[in-house]
Amino acid sequence: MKNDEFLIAGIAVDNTTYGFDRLFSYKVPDHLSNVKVGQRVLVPFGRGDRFRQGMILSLSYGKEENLKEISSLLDDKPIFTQEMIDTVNFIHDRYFCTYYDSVKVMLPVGINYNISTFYTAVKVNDDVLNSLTDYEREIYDYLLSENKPVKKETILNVFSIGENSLNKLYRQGVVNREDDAFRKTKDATVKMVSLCDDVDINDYKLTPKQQKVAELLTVVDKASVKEVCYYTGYTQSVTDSLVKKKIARYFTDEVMRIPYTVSDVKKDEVVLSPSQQSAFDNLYSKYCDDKASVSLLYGVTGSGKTSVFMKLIEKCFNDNKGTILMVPEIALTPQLIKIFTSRFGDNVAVFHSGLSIGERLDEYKRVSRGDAKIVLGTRSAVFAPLKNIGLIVMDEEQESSYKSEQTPRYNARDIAKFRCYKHNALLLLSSATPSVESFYMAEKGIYNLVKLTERYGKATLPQVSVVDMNEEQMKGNFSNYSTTLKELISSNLIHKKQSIILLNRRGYNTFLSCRSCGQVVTCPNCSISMTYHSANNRMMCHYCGHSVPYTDECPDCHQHTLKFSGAGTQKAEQELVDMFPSARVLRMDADATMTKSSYETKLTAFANGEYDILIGTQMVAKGLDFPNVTLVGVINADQMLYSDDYRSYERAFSLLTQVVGRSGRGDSKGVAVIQTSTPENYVIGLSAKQDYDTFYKGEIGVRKALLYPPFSDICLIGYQGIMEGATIKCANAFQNALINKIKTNYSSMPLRVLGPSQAYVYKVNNKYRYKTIIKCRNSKDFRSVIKETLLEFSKNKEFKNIGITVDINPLSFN
DNA sequence: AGCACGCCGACT
DNA sequence: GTCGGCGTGCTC
Repeated sequence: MKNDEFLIAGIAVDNTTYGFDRLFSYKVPDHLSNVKVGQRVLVPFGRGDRFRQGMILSLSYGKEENLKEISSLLDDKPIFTQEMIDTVNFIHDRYFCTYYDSVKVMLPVGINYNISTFYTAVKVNDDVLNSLTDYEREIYDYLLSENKPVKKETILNVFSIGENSLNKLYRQGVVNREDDAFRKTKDATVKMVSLCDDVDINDYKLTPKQQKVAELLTVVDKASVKEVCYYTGYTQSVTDSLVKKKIARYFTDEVMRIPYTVSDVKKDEVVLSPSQQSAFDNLYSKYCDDKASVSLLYGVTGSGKTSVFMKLIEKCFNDNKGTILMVPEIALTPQLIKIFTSRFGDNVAVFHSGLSIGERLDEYKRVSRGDAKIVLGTRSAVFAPLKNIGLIVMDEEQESSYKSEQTPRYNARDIAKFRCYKHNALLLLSSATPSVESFYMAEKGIYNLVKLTERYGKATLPQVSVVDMNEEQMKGNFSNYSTTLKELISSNLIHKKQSIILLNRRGYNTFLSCRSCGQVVTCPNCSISMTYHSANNRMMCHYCGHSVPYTDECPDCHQHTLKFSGAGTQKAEQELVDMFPSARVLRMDADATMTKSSYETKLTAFANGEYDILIGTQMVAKGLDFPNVTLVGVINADQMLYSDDYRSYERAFSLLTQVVGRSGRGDSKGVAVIQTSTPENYVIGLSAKQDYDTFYKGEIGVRKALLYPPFSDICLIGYQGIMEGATIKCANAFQNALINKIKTNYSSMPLRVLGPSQAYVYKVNNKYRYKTIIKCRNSKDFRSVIKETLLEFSKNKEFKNIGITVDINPLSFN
């Protein structure tokens, strides 16, 4: 540093838009000269110097003129390590979001600050007061009587006025304005007491009660005031007088909201079968060599992949390194949580959507401090603030829940890869039906492939029959259940065995159509048919949440002739109840008014044998192990096969294989029935045989021929706007601008552009949606062209009301 | 996105 | 004259 230079912080500022976002330079004032990268701060921003929160991402010396200064610190210590800041930058330049969006996605919600504006009355002379309107005078008098800063929202509510009136008062100098930052969730603290340093209690003359307390504090060093009162039976006044005499002092300690009871931690060895052991040995050698690498653990359903990575996690834990274990949906894996907490006690932190915001914050802090070294959670667990990561495991790596559908539209697999690279750690992808992309990488030798080909213990694969529903209909059976499936359910009921019935969500919702005019009831805001929900007797839109009470009056022709069509889970359940009146049926689907915890309760009830039949959508295919289930029925396999994008076969294969694999996990042999009207489709036959290898060979051929991942990346650009014409115009303009840039600057870049075209659901929330699909390489050059075009369009006044989103390798083309 | 500044119409 | 309407441009 030269003499005339000073410390400058590069700060990611909250609430910027992509169009003008950057790292903003602020001068570090002298009294804050020991700030560190990774600390959050409050800075004045914009013309009005209103406060914004931000995070310091870089520090350097310079002599730039006219910089504003950092106002204050929000964290007394950095909350991000340098590696986490590297991850912030990684997300920023890969997913087209602002710097602070990237910071925010890595933090638990509870840790974020809310900036609120407060107003106070200023003492002014009568001339000024008399110039106010009556209404303004009223507001002024109100603030004067409050005699303390009043939150903006409160004033607006009390007087039902707009913000402009307050701004006017402020400009007149009648009221004062200040911004303050508040945490949504407070740290939970407890009042502690301890003796002051260098105090010998014999030097003082104390009352008997004070003596007792002082003795206690000599022994225990420190205790909460509550504890002191509890053990001595005295009140707080005794400690109060000790503090007054400067013998003891009060301070606050943070407490955790989740009380951890370290109950009988299991120390017994994980027992592995010979094939599991050799898989483990292979993975362990990868873990040990100090290079970052990716391994794919591919094991058939029921082969015991969990035990393998459990042992690996144990090794990592014993090396005092951190582990992240990601699962697709935590509400469906209570068993896994139980296994881990019973083995590792409070060294496990669970990032659980069922936790309150405060609890999540506490879990985050336990990890941040190094108190918990094993993190178990869903997608966002990949951002766990571990300081020294040795291993990241992604269970069921092909699951779509690892991809975020909100900005930043990240894929947890890519973040995991990046963090493992930074920590020289092992990334372990685990699956019975790996994504085609991952298996391809393994085949090419870029990932290390480890196979488990046999089921653990006595369990064998279920016997699967495929039933052609066309034939059933020709025989006069128009119900959801084939004769075969009906008979098997009936026999299971007699033998006190459990059954699982899988319905596909798509096309299985109950919609309403008019018998007079033939119209289907659609959402007024979206181009989607409304579905009927019996739980609240309303018709609802799944896209925007719009709902109206059910009536039989057609909104179009006003005849009272609305009628249900389609077969929802509710209808399929009804049929089941009609067929087997004595059966105890449990229905589960994502739309039912179910909370996360009720999934768990219901699944546990099913596991305990309180129900005979579990019927529902995707969720029934995953989660708990039910040893008593010997029959799995798939009502209609077709809808999942023939949806709209290149991944539908992969998803259908994975779902069918998983659900079929649910049958016969215990001692009894299982059976499964797949009902379809296209029995000749090879995906159905292969998932019945659980033949991933043949499926993969077919699928990779298709991907190569049609240039889909892993042979290309897919970039989906979405345009949303209220005015359809402008939206189309914007889509065309954007696409052309992009193509022109690529042609002039990167003429050799391989590229195929499709579109613009209407999105499948072309209107959501009154916004028209169009899209461009680009097959490309997700390279630095490609991303920089996208970024450049996005910035250009954010400055374009003509299209300022059109939203443009970019999603690289999206889940679907919607 | 906000927010402030500035340049024009309708009001006591 | 002046209040406040919205159009315009900037954010370290």
